[in-house]
Amino acid sequence: MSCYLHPATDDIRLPAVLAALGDPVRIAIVRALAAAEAGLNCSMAGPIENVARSTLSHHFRVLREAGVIWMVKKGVENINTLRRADLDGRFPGLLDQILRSSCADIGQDSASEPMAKPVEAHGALPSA
Amino acid sequence: MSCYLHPATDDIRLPAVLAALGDPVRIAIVRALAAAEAGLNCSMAGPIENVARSTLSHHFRVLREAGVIWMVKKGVENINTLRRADLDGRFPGLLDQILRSSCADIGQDSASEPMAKPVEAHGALPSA
DNA sequence: CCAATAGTTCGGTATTTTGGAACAACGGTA
DNA sequence: TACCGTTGTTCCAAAATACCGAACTATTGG
Repeated sequence: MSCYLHPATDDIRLPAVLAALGDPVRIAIVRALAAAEAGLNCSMAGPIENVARSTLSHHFRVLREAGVIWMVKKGVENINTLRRADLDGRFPGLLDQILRSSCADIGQDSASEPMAKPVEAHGALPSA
Repeated sequence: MSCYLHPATDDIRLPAVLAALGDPVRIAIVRALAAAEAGLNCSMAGPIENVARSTLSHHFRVLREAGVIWMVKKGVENINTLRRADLDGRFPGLLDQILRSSCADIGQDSASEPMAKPVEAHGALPSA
């Protein structure tokens, strides 16, 4: 049976999930999977950006080992699906919330920019 | 004016926020700040774990540069506050959702464990 | 059997994390 | 003023990660 290693549902950890989603390429993958009706292979789910195949492979592994996606080998390709139910069981509402938030963050390249328009601390506390 | 560099509200990026919170030490800091009535200095907000001061300083910088916390120098210490309103303005509901989720993840060391009880892909798709 | 396709693994380089040691800044005390 | 204890940063080097190209494996189609 074509098998990759996945954490059991109870072993999905929040920091791992957030770290997995805290990368522009990986959250793009998750968005693509969330928008897809069925599972997607790595080439379809992976962004078109200038990302090497080996790097993409690495990103999928991070998502898989964090418990975010389920990966099944099917013929020559891998079918990836979001572990929606598992994530919801563990952290109800989290995935949907992050997907919603990611809609408010598209467009801005969000990637390697150091810090666009930095701001200094004004004497008083911020927007509290 | 004692000033650190903070991103402007509009420059807060989701991947940066998730990556910042995707670390056991850093989310512990954020939880402490969320639970506190007022701002906390680094020693109070930082976990008691075996984390060197220099490392803690690094973690606070990551949180600050991701736009998660506001840091103001006050006398000999730094006062840290959550940028609740800014985060909510940018990603409504996200912070609260993550804080809720983090409650479901305490206890489990969540840290460096490789993968506790791994599971193999069963022929059919998972909990879909 | 041969070629094409989909991904993984390997090797080296670049970036990030981590902690110890040294340093700077402030508050309190005399 | 000088001196100390506290708080936190910066500097440096080691460990761990991320990234890409090249080589490799596995499967499908002709």
